[in-house]
Amino acid sequence: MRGNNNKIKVNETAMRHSGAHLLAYAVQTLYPNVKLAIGPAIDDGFYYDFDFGDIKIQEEDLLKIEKKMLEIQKNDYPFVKIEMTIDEAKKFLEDTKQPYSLSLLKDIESMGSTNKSEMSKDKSKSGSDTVTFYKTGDFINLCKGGHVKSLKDIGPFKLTSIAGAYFRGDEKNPMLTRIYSVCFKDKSTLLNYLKEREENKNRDHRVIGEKLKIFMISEDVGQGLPLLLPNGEQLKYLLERYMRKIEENLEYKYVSTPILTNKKLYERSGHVKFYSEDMYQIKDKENNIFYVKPMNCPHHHMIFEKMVQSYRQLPFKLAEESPLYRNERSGTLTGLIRVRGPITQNDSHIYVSKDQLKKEFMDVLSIFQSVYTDLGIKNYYFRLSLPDFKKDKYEGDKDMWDFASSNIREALKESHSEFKEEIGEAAFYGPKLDVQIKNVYGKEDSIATIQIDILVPGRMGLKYINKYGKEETPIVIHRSILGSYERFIAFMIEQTGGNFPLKFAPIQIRLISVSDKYNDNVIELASSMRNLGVRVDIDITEEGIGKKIRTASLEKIPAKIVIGEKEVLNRKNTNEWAFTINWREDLKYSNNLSLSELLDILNSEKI
RNA sequence: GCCUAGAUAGCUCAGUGGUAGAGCAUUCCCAUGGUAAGGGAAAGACCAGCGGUUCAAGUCCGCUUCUAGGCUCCA
Repeated sequence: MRGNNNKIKVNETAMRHSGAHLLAYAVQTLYPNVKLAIGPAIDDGFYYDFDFGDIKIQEEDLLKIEKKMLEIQKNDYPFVKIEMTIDEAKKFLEDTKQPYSLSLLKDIESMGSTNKSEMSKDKSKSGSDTVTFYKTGDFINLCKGGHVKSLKDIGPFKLTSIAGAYFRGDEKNPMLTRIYSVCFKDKSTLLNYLKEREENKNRDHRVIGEKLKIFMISEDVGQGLPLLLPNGEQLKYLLERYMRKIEENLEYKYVSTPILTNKKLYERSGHVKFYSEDMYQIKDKENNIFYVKPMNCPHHHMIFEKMVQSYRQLPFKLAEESPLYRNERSGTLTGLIRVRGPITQNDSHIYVSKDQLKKEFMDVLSIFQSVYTDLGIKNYYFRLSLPDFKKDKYEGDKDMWDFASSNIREALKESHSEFKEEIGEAAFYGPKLDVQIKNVYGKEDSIATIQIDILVPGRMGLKYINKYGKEETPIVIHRSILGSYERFIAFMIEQTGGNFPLKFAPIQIRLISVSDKYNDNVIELASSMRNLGVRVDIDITEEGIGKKIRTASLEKIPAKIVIGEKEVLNRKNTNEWAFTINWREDLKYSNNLSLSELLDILNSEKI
């Protein structure tokens, strides 16, 4: 079975990569002076990077290019391999004026590949003497290969967008024009994919966040600085309470530290060196420099220093909910997911001795698993992020790095967690485990993280006395189960489409009066329910009931209760409220309940 | 930050150089009702900001701010 799937995947990759050739062919036909860069297959299609020189390509040009592609495809040219020596290739690319291909050719000549990871894998690998080109009709392109037989084997495609992209992803290189396309085996798959993509827009946390009045962004307040509205703040408060209860049961100690910090602290921790670009700086009247804190760790280290003297106090677990601010590049800011602040992290630092590392790491893993199960979060995976020692970002003792990395790897294996290893993604102070999730558009984000810090505690001179009476430096586990509360709200919105579980719904019940005769009953009932800890609001406007139900449904309120003559009479007779409850479609509770039965349900869902 | 698009009423959007529009929301009036939009009226917009072209600019041009997608995928 599996082998079969792989085969399909390989075929799709070949088909999509061939599609990229077809795109380049069409573009070169329409714009003869275009310079070609690269054109790989991607998850749902392909792209190609071009340098159009002074010509500006716009969205409407895509239709024209697409038309040309279909026209060329009709000729059904085969993909023909042409082998050249490096010198022949050089001459050909110089003659046809293709500087980007020439630059790639140089890498092939010296390292045998253009692929960065392949190049770094084996430094001893020598360059190659020959290269391959592929010819389709009269389009010839430097290419490693991996194509379908001929143009007709390329499935239905649709050019989707134009974007800027640096040559080989490097800001120092020129900005090229990237044309994206989706491409699938058959038309129905393509149409379904496009339809799904369109529907996903309705799950976008920014769309629902606006509709459900969860957050807003004000131009005057500034970019990347979202404001939580009452519903958003309620959600955040509930999540905080939920996590804090779990953590306090596990003996995490909550602390509170200032948002401003003297430069001295970050010099001691090394953050000035690695992060000064990413921190907001403030100068006071006396010319002292302060930073707005982008992370809590150094503050917590100060608390450790004050409070811990002995190994008997380990593991020592500090936790904090504190707003952080980071100086992000403006182009990367998105709704609640990527912001400048506030980033209220569900943050904790666990100080351990070497022999405690694995167990504590596993304990954190099990919190992840239980919390995510409880919150209904699926489709996540663990990424073990390891250092790439060729980059100068990584400092410290290589043995310690290996010790930490192998401890995490063993912990993951022992807890039967599936994970993927990634070189070069580690923090500057140690290896880490990231929890990756895909957003509604299929783009991957880190939702949470566990990081091992083998560097900063030593650099800051943190010490405890071990059982032999000697000084020892603790290892720190930085961990965040929910990431930041604001970002987590965004994930929660996208996962639930705004249908929050009863437990977390900002408003759980809406009471609706049939007419203003019953407004007083509604007000009285609401107030007694609030006293019992139910989050309830009322609709006593002079609208029809149909309208009020519709409004509450659009606001995705879990339960709607209409109060009129029937309810009031029943209460007079039996001395208890009983109602017909209109539950949100995803909630499967009984529709006819007495007040006490309803309260039982709500109590079982209490945080 | 860089590339490509955008920005019109609180919200969603129409308006290709000639008197600023619609629906929803809001306010008021009528209707006092039983489970997804009852009826009517009014009010609401320096068309993101600044500058330019033109007899005339929401519309064309430039800059600024903000928003969206992209800047990892390797011949």
